[in-house]
Amino acid sequence: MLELAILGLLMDREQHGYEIRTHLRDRLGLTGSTSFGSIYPAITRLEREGLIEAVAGESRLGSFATGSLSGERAALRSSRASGSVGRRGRKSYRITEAGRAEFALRLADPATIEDSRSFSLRMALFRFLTPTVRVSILEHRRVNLSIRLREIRANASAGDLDTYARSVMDHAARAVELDLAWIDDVLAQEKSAGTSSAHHIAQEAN
Amino acid sequence: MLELAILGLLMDREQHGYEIRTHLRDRLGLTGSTSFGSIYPAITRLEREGLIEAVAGESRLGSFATGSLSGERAALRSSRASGSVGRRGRKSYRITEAGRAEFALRLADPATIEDSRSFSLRMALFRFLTPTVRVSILEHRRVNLSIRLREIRANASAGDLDTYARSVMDHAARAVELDLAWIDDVLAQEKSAGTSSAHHIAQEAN
DNA sequence: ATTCCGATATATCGAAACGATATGATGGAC
DNA sequence: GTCCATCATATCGTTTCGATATATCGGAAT
Repeated sequence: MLELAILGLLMDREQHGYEIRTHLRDRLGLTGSTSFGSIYPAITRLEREGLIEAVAGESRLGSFATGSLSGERAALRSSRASGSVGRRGRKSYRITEAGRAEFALRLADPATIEDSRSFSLRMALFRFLTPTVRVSILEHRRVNLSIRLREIRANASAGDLDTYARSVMDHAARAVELDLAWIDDVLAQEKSAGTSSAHHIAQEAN
Repeated sequence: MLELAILGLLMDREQHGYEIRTHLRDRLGLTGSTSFGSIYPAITRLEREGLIEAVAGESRLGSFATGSLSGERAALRSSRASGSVGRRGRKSYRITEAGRAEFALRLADPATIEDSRSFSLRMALFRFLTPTVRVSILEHRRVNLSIRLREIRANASAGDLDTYARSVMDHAARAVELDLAWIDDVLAQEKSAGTSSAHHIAQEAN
């Protein structure tokens, strides 16, 4: 799941580990900022599989081998105003062609969209999917949530729970209801866009 | 975290692994049913630490019903050694005195109530805590959620996100708002109960 | 009646993710 | 001029996940 997220992030631009961490939280909505103990191993795996590659250059801390960095240093110093991070031992990574192919494959794979995290991730990457696949994922998720909601409600009412445990279950139900409302909202937008525009239909025909 | 949940479940009655799994979901609100690959190792750890103990008891499974616990283990050992998996019976677990003490310690420990899962778990086990600790946990959580909400809103508005990514962030914000409303609700109940009843105050005075 | 299936039940294994910790650079505050 | 927060990478032991294997039980379909 993390690998998919990282690939998705690198689809836009090359990034380094630290940057990926914040983007995971701020752009893909992965709650509670994923730890470096997950990120760096995931990057290593992806690199080993040839799905991403390290971008050569600007290594001052991480590698003690290079000597040719004076030009880079000056360039980075002057470009600080654009919001780019300073010249540290950063290693940036870029997605490869194989990585792009693999990303498309994994993103559309309906295997594990059960849990809330991986669904949210896919939703954040929806622009890389065709309208049909989007709708299919949304409807699949909708069914899952409906079932889950019924289960929670059954247990919350029938159970011999104390006040607090019941409160937790009630809140869980409300959270699922919020998710359902969200899905329905996106689904409605998706369908209105699909019928009102020939562009999407053309996109679908490839 | 799982260990705390299991201890909490066993505070009420002795249970076996499969039962724990469903209770985790239906009584403690742990979403997406925790896998056996987590539960059984956790049980083993707790048993090794002397916090829980296996109860020699009735096995539902067929001809095995009369076997003692040690007999069960011997049977399992020998059949495993001979290359096939032996009969399995139900093994119930009971919390020990040491387990009860450890449970109280871990439950009140404010170390990691950052994430949503462990907070929900603690809330479901609130009846084992004093009103003061309850309020303290709620307020701590409230602060965390407020900060998180501000971060999400900042990123959702300032970001160069596409429609879908923004939708994810907006939904994340609404989810946090729902959490906050929940906390406030419980907090209000907690406080009104604390002022209107001498019973709770007396409980606190030990 | 028998067969087949879904739920109950325990267990293990490799892989993935977490959480803590170490280390050092950089930039700004005081 | 030192001190601290943030930026940045890395590793380590532990926990959790996900898939898979095995076997029993009760009920429904054939």
